[in-house]
Amino acid sequence: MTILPQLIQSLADSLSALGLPKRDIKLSPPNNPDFGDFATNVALTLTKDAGITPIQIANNIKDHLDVSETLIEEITVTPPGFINFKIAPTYYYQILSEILTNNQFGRGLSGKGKKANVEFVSANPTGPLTVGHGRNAVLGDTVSNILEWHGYDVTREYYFNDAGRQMRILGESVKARYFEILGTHFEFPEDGYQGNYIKDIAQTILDDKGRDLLTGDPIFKEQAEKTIFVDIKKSLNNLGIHFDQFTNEKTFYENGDIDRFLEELKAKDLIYEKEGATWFRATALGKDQDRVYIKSSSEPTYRVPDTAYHRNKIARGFDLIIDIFGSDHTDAYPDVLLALNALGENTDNIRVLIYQFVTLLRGGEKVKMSTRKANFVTMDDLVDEVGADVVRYFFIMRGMNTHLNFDLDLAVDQSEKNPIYYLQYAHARICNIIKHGETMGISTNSNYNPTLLDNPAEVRLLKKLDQFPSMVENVLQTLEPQTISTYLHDTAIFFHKFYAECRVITDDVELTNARIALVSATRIILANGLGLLGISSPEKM
RNA sequence: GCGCCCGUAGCUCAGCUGGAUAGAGCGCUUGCCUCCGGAGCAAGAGGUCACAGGUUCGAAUCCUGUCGGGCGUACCA
Repeated sequence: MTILPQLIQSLADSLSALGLPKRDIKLSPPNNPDFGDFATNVALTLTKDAGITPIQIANNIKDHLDVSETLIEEITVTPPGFINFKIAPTYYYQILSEILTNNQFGRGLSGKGKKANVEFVSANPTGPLTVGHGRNAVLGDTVSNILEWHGYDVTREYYFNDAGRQMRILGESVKARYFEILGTHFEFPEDGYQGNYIKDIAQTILDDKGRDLLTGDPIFKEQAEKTIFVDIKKSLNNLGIHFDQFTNEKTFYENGDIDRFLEELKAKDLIYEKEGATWFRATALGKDQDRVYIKSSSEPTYRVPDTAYHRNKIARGFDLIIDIFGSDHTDAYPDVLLALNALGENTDNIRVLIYQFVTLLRGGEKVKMSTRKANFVTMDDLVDEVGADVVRYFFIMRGMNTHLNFDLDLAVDQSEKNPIYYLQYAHARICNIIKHGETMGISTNSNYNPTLLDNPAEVRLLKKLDQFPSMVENVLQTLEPQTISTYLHDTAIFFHKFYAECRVITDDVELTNARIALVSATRIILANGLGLLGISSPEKM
């Protein structure tokens, strides 16, 4: 049982006993551990209403606190009015035992019985997965892991469109290369795809289908899409990412969903014709400008299928719908939500995660990536060079709002010093200790005396392990996975320092048993945390 | 012009639902393996948290403005 909720409840009770107004009580470990294990500022927030000094309020609250004396060792009030709690070691010993008996320690239940949908990557099959897609892919998969950890049944979904203009140009590009190989004059599309993979696809078609294909043959586009999708899936697989569902935009034209919702909007007078195009009357719903739904060329804009698609996701009964978009979508998705609301759909369960683009640098120079101009670095090349764990950690260790710079040369040069190894090394070290212990005839068991763990380095590590459940619960709310990597890094620091200071396996059997228990628990936390990030926990490196 | 995001150590970035002395990695200086893995540990140098106001008992964190950068602002997706 975690102590935090108990303490918060006690504080709330004390507040109401004193007739003080309710407050959202925040309890967090102070920077300076001398103050205690947890501190709260409630008294400071009440100073205005109460009319007495925060110190007095704090003391009043403290006097009315009803807490277990076996778990709380000491409560102090310090200026300007913090209430500090020192938790008894007994509590931490209890946590240690919980971790060892439940290797899913900290697993949440808030998503139990609920379904979530996470849509990410969703790159149209016009070329290989590039480093530019990396942040999206890793973010989406990690968020999915976090939801699953809390009990959600997650559908990882990839949405694509194989009918648009870009796909047509792709087909034209392949066709041009096919005839080029044959020596027939055929003009390469002005804005065609220039990558070598186009030539490879053309060659494959030539090998399979011979030299007699006509210019109108659909094989060019079809083969290109097929080949590229296989390639993309393979690249994702290299990162440990698997999708449960691929949804084609075409579906919503074919099943009538799009016609249906357009009719509904028309019935609400939210659709009108102007200058040969069909418009969505967004201004009637508070927006600055109306939006084109169907171009004068009679092609719908992306908003139309996107709206049908999201309505479809809502209809599929998900309790939580998450979209992972790049910052170029910032202005686009509100229109979709707006239309959904106009259709009477509840969009409260939709969360849109916007990440900022990564600036790629090579030798200090900016690299502008374009799939069309074949000016890109593929995900596969990067993974081959530095490994999937390094790639995943790089993309997840920073907040999604960060405009981060990624120097390709440095990434390769410094991959051996990547901070991920610090975490994995801690895990490997522990495995080695345990293995070493086994050869000495020592095994992890429940017969250990936790009170022997009184070295400051041991206590500090134990306290860090205790924070895992609240940390991971917080991440479920914020959906900011970098918090996990920060936490794991801290945990690894405390472990490595402990390791340097305390020898685990010694002649002292009692102490050895206790320390084996501590490192075993640390290993479980590290492995679970790394698992959430989709990163391996090697037993040796 | 307008909207969203960012500006923290030489570099890459944590910290941001306000709290007590602003952190990490890399790079730099210097120590530490007879002993569970040195991919580690210990010590040091390095800061106007872009700038200016404001709110507050308290601001890197919230508000306003300025400067600088990214992305949008399409009958592209």
